[in-house]
Amino acid sequence: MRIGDLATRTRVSVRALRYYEEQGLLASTRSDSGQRLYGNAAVDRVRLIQQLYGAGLSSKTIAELLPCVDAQVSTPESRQRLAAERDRITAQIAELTITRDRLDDIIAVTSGPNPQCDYV
Amino acid sequence: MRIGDLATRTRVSVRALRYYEEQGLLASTRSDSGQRLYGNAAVDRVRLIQQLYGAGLSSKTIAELLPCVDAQVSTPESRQRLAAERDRITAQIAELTITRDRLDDIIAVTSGPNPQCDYV
DNA sequence: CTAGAACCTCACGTTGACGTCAGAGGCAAG
DNA sequence: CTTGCCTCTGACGTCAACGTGAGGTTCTAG
Repeated sequence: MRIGDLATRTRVSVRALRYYEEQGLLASTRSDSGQRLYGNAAVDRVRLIQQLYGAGLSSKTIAELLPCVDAQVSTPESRQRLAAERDRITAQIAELTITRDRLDDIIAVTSGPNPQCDYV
Repeated sequence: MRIGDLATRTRVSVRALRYYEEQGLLASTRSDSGQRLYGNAAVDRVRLIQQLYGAGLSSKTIAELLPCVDAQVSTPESRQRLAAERDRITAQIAELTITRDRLDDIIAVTSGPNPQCDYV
């Protein structure tokens, strides 16, 4: 498929896809005229990339980790990187949970003691 | 206390504190010579700001929500905003959990089938 | 009283993940 | 064969949350 199709399927902009290639995250073959061509696997690949971006990883970090996924092998270093990122995400989840609870508190407090609830 | 003290206590840079003031997130009184002065409450305030930044809120959003915290009151609109942000954070936690699990899978797969575990 | 830290206000620089525009070529339909 | 959409490669623009430096004032320790 061509880049526009991949963009549609993944809901990621054409520009972003070219950017991913530029960063070494997403490979493509080229047609005779130079247009990018992708296989079906590219859809999942893009989704994985998006997911990792969403978790706060940088292009550089993702570029370092994707080869492990492709080769299904990790060196001790990359395994450590992977584990470090996982731990970072775990910590991030914990922080977010605290923040959400605090937001809940704020909502509760600012909603004021509701008279309809004070029926004692 | 002065801005340097607040920076030390919160581990936030002096520049960032001035930026928060610029964005209307953090108030200060001024000494005769124009230096910023803060009360002890500023420490918690800065921590709350940091926490909200960490959860992905923008200065603008935080600026809209902090008055609710101060006044302990929320309008229907701001209550909706607060709830929307909370839900966004909840969704973010869910996404991060998925990503972390996926990372765990990757770690497991790339670590290869460990012979010591295949003792059946 | 003086050195040196801490503070002030501009105001430009940085970084990442793209957006956007320009100018030019490619491809399917009628 | 031309109309119109898709794609290409640069290359500059954007936005947020600060970093950083200039040039000048203020506070504090000795």
